[in-house]
Amino acid sequence: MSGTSEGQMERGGKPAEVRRRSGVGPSVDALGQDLAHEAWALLFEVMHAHMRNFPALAAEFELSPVQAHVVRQLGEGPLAMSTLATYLSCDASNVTGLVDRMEVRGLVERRSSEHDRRVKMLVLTEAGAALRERLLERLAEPPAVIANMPEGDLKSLRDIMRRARER
Amino acid sequence: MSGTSEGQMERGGKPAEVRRRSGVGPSVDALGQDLAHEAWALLFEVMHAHMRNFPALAAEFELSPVQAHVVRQLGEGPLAMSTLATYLSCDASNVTGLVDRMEVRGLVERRSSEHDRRVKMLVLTEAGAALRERLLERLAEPPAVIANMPEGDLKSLRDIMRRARER
DNA sequence: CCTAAACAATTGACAACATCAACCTTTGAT
DNA sequence: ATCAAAGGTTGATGTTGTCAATTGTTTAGG
Repeated sequence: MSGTSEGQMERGGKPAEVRRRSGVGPSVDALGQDLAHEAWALLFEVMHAHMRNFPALAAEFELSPVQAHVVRQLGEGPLAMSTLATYLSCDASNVTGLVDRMEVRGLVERRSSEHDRRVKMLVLTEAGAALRERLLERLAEPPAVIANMPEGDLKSLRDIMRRARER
Repeated sequence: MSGTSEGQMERGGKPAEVRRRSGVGPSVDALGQDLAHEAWALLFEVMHAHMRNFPALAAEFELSPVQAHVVRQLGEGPLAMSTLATYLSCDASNVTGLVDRMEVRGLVERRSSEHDRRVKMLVLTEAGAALRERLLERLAEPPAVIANMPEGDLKSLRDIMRRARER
């Protein structure tokens, strides 16, 4: 959509995290970037297969990928359609049809908000909640790459990711 | 923004079920499983957050997500349509239209195989290869979660993933 | 109070993506 | 030579996505 040339400005410039050691050869910035690049490339490579497997996983529950995502998100409680659209980063008009189909299948329910009658809140039906339970269980199963990791690696990985999410 | 009051409840509470181990009981197996589950859950979350904006990333190059994936896969050399279908885990008939559109845009070329005239090999055009170059560069940019990691975490992550890949 | 702007959801038109079934050509085996 | 199997295309159909326009409901201003 927007220009084809400015894509990397924001991302690349952001880590103003200047880890400034005393001048040792090449800028530590560049070194840190290389490190991040390599770690990211590896992570991407290792996880790629499993991410692409998601459609098939959703299909185990006769859900499309997006529907699975909705079921997953909808567990906490009622969500407005527009909020869901934001979560899915898609147009609101898209959510209408999406929810239509899921409603037909008895997974979710539209419920008018009392405070604001423009808003329709989405809730999982009982069947939807049951499905969600099974889905989450299935999603929680770590793939072989993870399951086969030595305990030390698992601990480190967990801690690293915990820290990362709090940032 | 969202009319409701919830949305952030779950994020902190997810690993709650994992926590119950304090004393003697659980075998190392069970502990390892819980650990793997938690590490996987965290990793899954991070990767999914990244996958969510893959469409937007592809759009920076005026590519659909699938097209971006094709451009990426097609770098190594000529690929038969059926092979591509396998890579994409989709039906062969789907690839026809996909490639049609990309061919119209001058990104790829169908080339008949000499050994087997049923087969059509796909190659990137020069423009396609150039686009791929830029795309790969963009894909290599680590997302904020990675870019903001302290150097120690990055090193550990890199090493863990290196080991994982070799398994 | 009344009107205008803003917002939530829907509708309709349209494109990409996905599947299935049917088809044509080519290949390879019998 | 025949026939089954494989590679690719076509056609029908459904889901997902966008955008533009519409309906109904707040909310703000005059």
